[in-house]
Amino acid sequence: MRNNTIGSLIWLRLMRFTNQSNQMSNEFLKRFDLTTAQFDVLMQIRIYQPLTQMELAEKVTVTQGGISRMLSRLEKEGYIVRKQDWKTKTINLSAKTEAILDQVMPEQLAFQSSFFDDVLNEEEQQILYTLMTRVHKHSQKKELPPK
Amino acid sequence: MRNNTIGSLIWLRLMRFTNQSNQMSNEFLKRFDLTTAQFDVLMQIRIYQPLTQMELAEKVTVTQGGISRMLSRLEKEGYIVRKQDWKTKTINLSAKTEAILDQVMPEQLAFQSSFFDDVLNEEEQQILYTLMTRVHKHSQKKELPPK
DNA sequence: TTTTGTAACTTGACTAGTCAAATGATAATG
DNA sequence: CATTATCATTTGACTAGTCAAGTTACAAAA
Repeated sequence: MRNNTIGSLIWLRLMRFTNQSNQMSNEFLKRFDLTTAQFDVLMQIRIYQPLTQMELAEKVTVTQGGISRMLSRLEKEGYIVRKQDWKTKTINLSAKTEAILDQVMPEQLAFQSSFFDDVLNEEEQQILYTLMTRVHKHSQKKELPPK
Repeated sequence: MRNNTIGSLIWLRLMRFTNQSNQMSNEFLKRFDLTTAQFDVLMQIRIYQPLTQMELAEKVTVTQGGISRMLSRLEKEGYIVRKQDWKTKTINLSAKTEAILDQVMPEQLAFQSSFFDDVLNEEEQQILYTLMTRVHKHSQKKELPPK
């Protein structure tokens, strides 16, 4: 009954870990009045602005609908500015958000890193990164099995 | 501006990968009329039944409120049975669900494994599992930094 | 036996997301 | 110029989750 493959064990570990660390990250970011999801999209906008909703959706792997809802929350709170530009909407950070991110980013990156720094040395982190990169890249070109 | 640590790069990879593979898993499970989240809790119930809602919440790392909502959906669909038993509610799978899981489980485990089998050999998977186990276990006893 | 506690579960208001149908903005054609 | 097409975004109905306040089920003390 317990015919778990090594792959399925890895899968479960990854799911539980990301779930858990996501919750902890939310708690950490509470002091800046941000959620992990919001921080994620704000960072992507900062790096790639100006960009369209489609491009952004792609970067954070959510659907069109998902990004639309997220952005209207962020706009309502004044974090971002959207303007109709030809058929598409162009997204930019508001000035206040640039300032907020300058402060939050180093803290959040340090927080994320601490999950690994505390238990893995430099070399082990490099190995983990390499393995996960291969797995992730492969998953992106994976096809659903038929039937 | 791109002062990404190796840890923050790993973090992002893990988030994107789990997010993506979760979506693919949802699509895969559609043929059985299940979601990934539902499959996860049904599997935990199968392994540990009978159990209480608190115990289950702990196993799948969601809150009391979250498990309550999930279970009432599952109960409405006839996948599980809850009965009041002293102060707590005891959860069991319905007979039909045991049968469904017998069929779904091997397929889903194979699907999960395929993410890793396709690109990592046995030894690499073992390494990945070991590293992630250390990272995960550590995160469970981690404290939020003060301030 | 009414009051008082307490542990387990539920619920209201919310974020975050999905899918698929509807709407908006612009272009191209009859 | 009105009609049709096309692509981007929005929206309705839903799953899945959070937090914190509210119930429920039982126990023990007054």
